[in-house]
Amino acid sequence: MDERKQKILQAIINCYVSSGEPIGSRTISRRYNLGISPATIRNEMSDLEESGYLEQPHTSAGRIPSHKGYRFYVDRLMKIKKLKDEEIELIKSGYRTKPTELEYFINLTAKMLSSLTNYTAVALKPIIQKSNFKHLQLIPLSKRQVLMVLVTDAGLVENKLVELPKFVEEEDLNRISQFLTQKFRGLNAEQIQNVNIDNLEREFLRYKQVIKELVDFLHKNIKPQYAERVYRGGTTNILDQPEFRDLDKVKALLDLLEKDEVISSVLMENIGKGITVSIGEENQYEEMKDCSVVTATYKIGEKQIGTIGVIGPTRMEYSKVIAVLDLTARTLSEVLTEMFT
Amino acid sequence: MDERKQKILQAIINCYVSSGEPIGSRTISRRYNLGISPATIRNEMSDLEESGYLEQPHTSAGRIPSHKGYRFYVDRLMKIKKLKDEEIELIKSGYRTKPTELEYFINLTAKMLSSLTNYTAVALKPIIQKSNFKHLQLIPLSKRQVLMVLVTDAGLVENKLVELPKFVEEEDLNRISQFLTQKFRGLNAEQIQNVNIDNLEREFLRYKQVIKELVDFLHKNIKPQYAERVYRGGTTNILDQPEFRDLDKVKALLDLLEKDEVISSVLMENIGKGITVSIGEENQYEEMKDCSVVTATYKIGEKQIGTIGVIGPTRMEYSKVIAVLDLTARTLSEVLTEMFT
DNA sequence: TGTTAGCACTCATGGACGGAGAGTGCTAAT
DNA sequence: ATTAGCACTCTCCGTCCATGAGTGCTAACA
Repeated sequence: MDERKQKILQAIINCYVSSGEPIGSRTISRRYNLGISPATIRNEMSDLEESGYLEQPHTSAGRIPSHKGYRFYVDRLMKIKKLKDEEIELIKSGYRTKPTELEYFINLTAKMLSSLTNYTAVALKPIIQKSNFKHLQLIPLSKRQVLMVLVTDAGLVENKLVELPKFVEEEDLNRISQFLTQKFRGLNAEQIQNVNIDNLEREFLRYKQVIKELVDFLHKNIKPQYAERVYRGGTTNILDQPEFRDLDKVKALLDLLEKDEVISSVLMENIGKGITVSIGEENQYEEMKDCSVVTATYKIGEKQIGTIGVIGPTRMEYSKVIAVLDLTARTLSEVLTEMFT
Repeated sequence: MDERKQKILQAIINCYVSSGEPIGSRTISRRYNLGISPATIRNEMSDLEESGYLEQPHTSAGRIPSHKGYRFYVDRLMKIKKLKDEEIELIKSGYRTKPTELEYFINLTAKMLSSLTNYTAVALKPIIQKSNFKHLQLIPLSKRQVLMVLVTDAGLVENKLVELPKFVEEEDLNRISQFLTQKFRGLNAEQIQNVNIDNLEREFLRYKQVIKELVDFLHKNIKPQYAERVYRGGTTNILDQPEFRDLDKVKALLDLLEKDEVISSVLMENIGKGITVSIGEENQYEEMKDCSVVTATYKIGEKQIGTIGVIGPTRMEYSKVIAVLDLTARTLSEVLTEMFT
């Protein structure tokens, strides 16, 4: 593709992204000073359509970018947008409060992303499987029910209800908690699978059954699983997009986005990959074939531990979204790292 | 209002709830065997409109119930629907799994309610302020950051990050945890405010600062506050309602429902009141003036500790929604009570 | 006096029609 | 290779009209 075609493609994408209407040759020649007439542009556009970068909704309409066109744009043409000072300040200042809960920041991130981009934003909380075991505490609830509180070095907390095979005194629960904490400290999800507790010290022998149950429980419940808590922002922003005027289409999409497993799997897929962009049909879900998803990974220390993302129409302001996501992920990483190390 | 008028009002509401179209006199006379002609019904309908129970969208259309009409129906005419065996079984069987987290059940409740009613459902997790302090555990995260895990007798867990005025050894954190657990055990949110720790035993004297900080923190953070975690189901069901065909209207509503504070306050308002019904303008939010909200409270033991609800158009199947909510709240109460006592 | 049949009137709905406008592709001239 | 000119296409939008559901009123009826 020669340079002139690229310029025209870029012009069309720029116009289309902001207007949402098919773009005609005259519009381009008027709005961009390319030094060529509408007729020439028409010929070039015809070529671009031929090679699949543009599409025509109907004969006498202008052209719109195809998925292939967007892909080319994202990979080759796009310059990452410089954010405005206000926008940068908005992100930074959002993270300046000292929260009492990790979730607060993740939730905040989703809200900020959506309000900065006007698209739907999603965020995953740090993934427990990617961090190391730090502390375990058993707390009695009823006769045989205990609450198992797990803490990892990234400050993640997980609460699980466990039913014990027999009643255990609170004092002994504490001792067992300390014992298990020692046993598991510093291990990651994989290493936990290999812990066994065959030779117990004397004092724990009478709780062999209970401890076995607890270790089994840990083995079962710390496996990688796609059901992380999902936080959302601006779910309804999609309703502002003219291409989603169709109620049935929008309903199908919103239904999909409501499912935690779906968001979770879309984001998990891209963890640790830096910034990713999936355009239209590249997404695995049929209902999202008119959407693009941009994701970024955040870290605690050196661990890539969570993912955030923006979901919008394929006609998305890619350069801005990428800039916002990049800065947000970096800032979030800094803040969390500061907090937990 | 005489009996015949009531019968006609009931008939109109029945028809309108299922069709969503204004109801004419002929429809009523055809579909219900009231032994009177359309003309008579017309006169009665005219009276009902006069007294504010019915409305007419335009001159040559049928009538639809007004908010006052629905209110009369809910208070006086409605018979609570008997649920089908399958529906009862569905609710019961949903709660038969043993979850490892309390949240699982609350989330499940929202999903079940929405799929049984085809409206939007919301659920609040048990409110920490309504239950009694049971256990406190401090877990070190970084030099001065500690994680405070709070557990109440209803099995609720809350995790808070606290910054300590100075570094404390893990062993001492444990001792402080035990100390505070003893101090606060059994107290409710209000009583916690009155705890003071002026005369410390000798061994804790050197942590006076730290303990003071922690107690202060508890005082500040266990206050009643409207920011409970909200769980949702079927958010998009509202899009199936013909009266919400209007994108702007639906967007305003969905935006409102996306806000946790809003749902939280709507539900908290009705905690402990059994089944409540708010119709149209009775709701405090402008955007919800075409919606009705039905809520129910669930308990753990004897404590009314959380609320669930269904949000739909004013043209709602009140009798079914109330039946479903009632059974769901009762079943959820049983299950949670069983679990935590 | 309450009920009903008959009838003229009202109003939303939806399809047909047609002009305006935007954009294209082709051809011929530059 | 580029461009001006032009005929052609197709959507969009407003207007018009027929249809039909439903009403209110009047007069007759039990």
